[in-house]
Amino acid sequence: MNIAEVARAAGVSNATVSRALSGRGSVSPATRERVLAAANELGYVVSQAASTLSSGRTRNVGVVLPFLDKWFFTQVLAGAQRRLVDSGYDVTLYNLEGDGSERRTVFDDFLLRQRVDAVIAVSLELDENEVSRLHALGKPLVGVGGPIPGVQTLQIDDAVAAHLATQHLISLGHTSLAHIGGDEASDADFHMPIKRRRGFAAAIEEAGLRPAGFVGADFTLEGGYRAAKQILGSPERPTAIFAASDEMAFGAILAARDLGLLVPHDVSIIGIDGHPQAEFFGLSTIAQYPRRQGARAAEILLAGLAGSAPPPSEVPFELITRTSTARPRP
Amino acid sequence: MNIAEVARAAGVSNATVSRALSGRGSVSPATRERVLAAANELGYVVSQAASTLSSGRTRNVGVVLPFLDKWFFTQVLAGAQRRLVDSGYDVTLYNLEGDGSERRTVFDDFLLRQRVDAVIAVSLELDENEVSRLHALGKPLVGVGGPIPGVQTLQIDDAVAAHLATQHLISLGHTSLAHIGGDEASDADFHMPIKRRRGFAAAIEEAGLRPAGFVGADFTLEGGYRAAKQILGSPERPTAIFAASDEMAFGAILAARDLGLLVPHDVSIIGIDGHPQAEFFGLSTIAQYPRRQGARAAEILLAGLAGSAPPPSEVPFELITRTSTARPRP
DNA sequence: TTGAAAGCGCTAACAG
DNA sequence: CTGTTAGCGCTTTCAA
Repeated sequence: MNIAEVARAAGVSNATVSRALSGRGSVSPATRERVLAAANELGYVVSQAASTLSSGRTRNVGVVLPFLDKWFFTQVLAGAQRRLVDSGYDVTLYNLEGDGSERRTVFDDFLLRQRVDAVIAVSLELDENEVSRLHALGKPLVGVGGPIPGVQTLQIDDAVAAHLATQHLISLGHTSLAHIGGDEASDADFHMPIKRRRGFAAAIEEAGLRPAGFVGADFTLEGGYRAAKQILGSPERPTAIFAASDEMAFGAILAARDLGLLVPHDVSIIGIDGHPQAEFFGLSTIAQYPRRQGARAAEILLAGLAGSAPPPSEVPFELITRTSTARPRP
Repeated sequence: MNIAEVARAAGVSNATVSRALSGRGSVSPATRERVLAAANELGYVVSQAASTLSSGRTRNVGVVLPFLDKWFFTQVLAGAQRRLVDSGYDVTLYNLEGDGSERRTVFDDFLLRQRVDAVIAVSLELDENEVSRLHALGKPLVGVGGPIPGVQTLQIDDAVAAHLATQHLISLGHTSLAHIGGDEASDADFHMPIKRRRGFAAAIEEAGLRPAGFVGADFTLEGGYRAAKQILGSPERPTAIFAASDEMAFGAILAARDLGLLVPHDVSIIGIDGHPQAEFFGLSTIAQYPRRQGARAAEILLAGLAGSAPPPSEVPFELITRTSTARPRP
């Protein structure tokens, strides 16, 4: 089943079928109708390979991400995929987790095979070589959640978000605030934990306070739990904890409970993310919307591919207060 | 940069370059060496589109799944992707979540564009039309975690796994066991909850016991929490709960705590999955290994594409006992 | 083992 | 608006 058969059935040329089906070039309504009917009748679907070879367009977007087992990443992926599939694009997944060899393969081989029209890079911290590889593709490229030199990136302002979270605690009257942030490993891989730490520090300082503690963790529930145990077990127990992610904040809530502390009366806890389980835990948080970020990234690419102006790209986040934060006990 | 330039640089024909680079057909070691050097030198990478058009092979596998925000699915995806990328295959993601229109598009359009050499279908319950569409592709197809009529599927035996979990509780001496399984919605979408419920019922019956309760939930933490609250709040409180998933079991553990019950002394709790957080919660569970399931599915496809015999496809699972299960209080 | 050459199926100038 | 035609870049017979 190829374009020629459809052409024959519709009594037109291959070119006209191509035009009618792709929407590129003009075809009279009547002819279009006939072509569509014939294609439908025959169950014809265009061969991507042939189309790509001839046009240079793949109708395929690559999404590169560092892990698949974190809520944020899968949300971005889902949001992007949804938007792209709606516009007729495939999504090819490049998961960088694992040893470095995977990374090399992706950058040295896969991305170069002219398999994609554009790339979405999620939370990637790339070395110079990788960045230049990406640029060398000469394809639209947008980042989500991690800055890539010279590439438009969608991400919340981590420092501001952290500042907002901390501010919320301070405005409730807390003066003894601790922070659970990234550990050495996550600091090395991502800028985000460092920025959030800075936002925390800035808010503390502006309020004329001094931080009551910092413990690094690995952005998991268990890591947050351990960190909180450490923080809350100290003699000078702080009355509030700002965790750099919701998952760690969940851990902190569980730790507080295990220590016999009441949240929020003995200790207020806030996170960042807007994780679906935050509601269950009653966690106040700075919600970001990774799904929308992914969708937005897709829209920017789509606009780029269509040659139209990119949509605005502010990345919203907002404070959501629940029952995990309150005034400190007098 | 195309094959001809490499051919010229290496002083051979296009055909020889193709053979040397693809490994198909014989090339003398010396020539191969020269071709590889030239290709490397020039930074040549084959054009997928041209290769596909000419050979009919896409080096691309489609993975179709119902959600992206469940641990099980992303693990399968990651495992499959990893294995495939190692063999030079791309993975194109088809996420069916959302309204039915997405589904239609995927089955009516995307999968038919000859974009994939094979398909992995994860936890899909397909209607007849979808199944026939898939079969009509004439491509290797393997399912993971959900049976598709006429398709080789990798999945644990849910009834046996549930039986094992229940048996574990019974062998500890529990005689009053409740089950948290799927609610109407999940029962409608998947067979799995029903099979696990049957395994539970069978084990109970074999032991000459009567089930002490069943509550349906939605396979989330919160759902498990609510269900457990209901179960544990009843006057005839059971001493053990078998939850159909680890996430729901986590919820049950939290519910027990909130009710002032000690796990495992007042109530033993077991799940199914082997979720990474199970260790943190001390949850006994039937661990399955979705990542391996994904990898194994990829291997089966790869074998199919290579025309070799498929690897064995038992799907292992095992009881992992932690601190959430113990003998009932005397 | 190697080369020549015929496609694979579609798109996009170009001409009409 | 529509048809003709020349590729797109690679793989694969077929011959040598």
